[in-house]
Amino acid sequence: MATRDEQNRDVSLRKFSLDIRPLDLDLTLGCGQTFRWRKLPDGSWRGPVSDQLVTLKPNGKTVQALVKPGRRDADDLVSNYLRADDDIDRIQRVLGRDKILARGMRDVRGLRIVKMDEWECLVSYLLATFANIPRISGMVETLAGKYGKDIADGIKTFPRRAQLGKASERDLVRCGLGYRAGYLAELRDTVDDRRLEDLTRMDYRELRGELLELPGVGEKVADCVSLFGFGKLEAFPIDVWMERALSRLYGQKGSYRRLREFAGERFGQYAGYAQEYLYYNERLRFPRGECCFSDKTRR
DNA sequence: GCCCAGGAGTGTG
DNA sequence: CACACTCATGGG
Repeated sequence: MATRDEQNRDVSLRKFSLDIRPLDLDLTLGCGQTFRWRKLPDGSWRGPVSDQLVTLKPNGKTVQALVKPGRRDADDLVSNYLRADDDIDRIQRVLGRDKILARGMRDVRGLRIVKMDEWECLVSYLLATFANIPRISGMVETLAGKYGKDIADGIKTFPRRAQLGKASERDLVRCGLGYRAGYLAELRDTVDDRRLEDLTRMDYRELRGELLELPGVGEKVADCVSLFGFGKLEAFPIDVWMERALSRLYGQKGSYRRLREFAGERFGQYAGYAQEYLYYNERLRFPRGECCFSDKTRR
């Protein structure tokens, strides 16, 4: 029987150091922006990046990465995923002009926005509607388990559009997707790879408009996909937690449009980072309820 | 059992 | 524009 840290002992794995600073794996991979990473008992994190299973382990001020050998660009793959080029000092300097934000920001300098695969991000946040994070995680894993390709140690890739093509809507309902199954089936039949490719060349404003045309994609999902899938740092997704944070800290209430315009003016080009800081802080205030970030190892 | 969730779609005032 | 209602379900 394979133990779950078997990969860590496998001498055939390639090991390299990632010098991305600041970087806090617990904050970045456990804060709810991405759904497939798991924290292992030894404190490292394991998850799939594209078709590559990656294990990341804090090592002093850097991070040690373990991957299967053979893929020479794994370093770039992971660096891109963790947005190594984001200048956190600059981002926090700009956002820190907001004194309300500045207060809690310093404690989470290692929280980085991730750059997910566009398709995986789009589907994940389509499923995320009206569900909590553990459940989103469960739906994504069920989909991967049924329709993804095996990578290693029972971990599967996130299924591409063509792989989901084998599933009927009824099959998708059986994955526990509920009413989301219909949206996913429709999305799968609407968005092909060329369309996704086109979207990568658009600016945020145009991209957002195009995403809103997709079935099951409203303003919140469009902003999450813009931010975490297409790397548009000016996007500012607003869910129930963000409504609470904006109300509590800034006295701002109202429609999505109104709140988004407030955030755009207040936080500008790095609104996405501001959103993650506020989101993290707001959820931290309510430790009861769903799993809380880093210290829970599921499954 | 009860409550809530990284909402969207549709209809109405 | 703004609301109100419905949608289906698992995890806390």
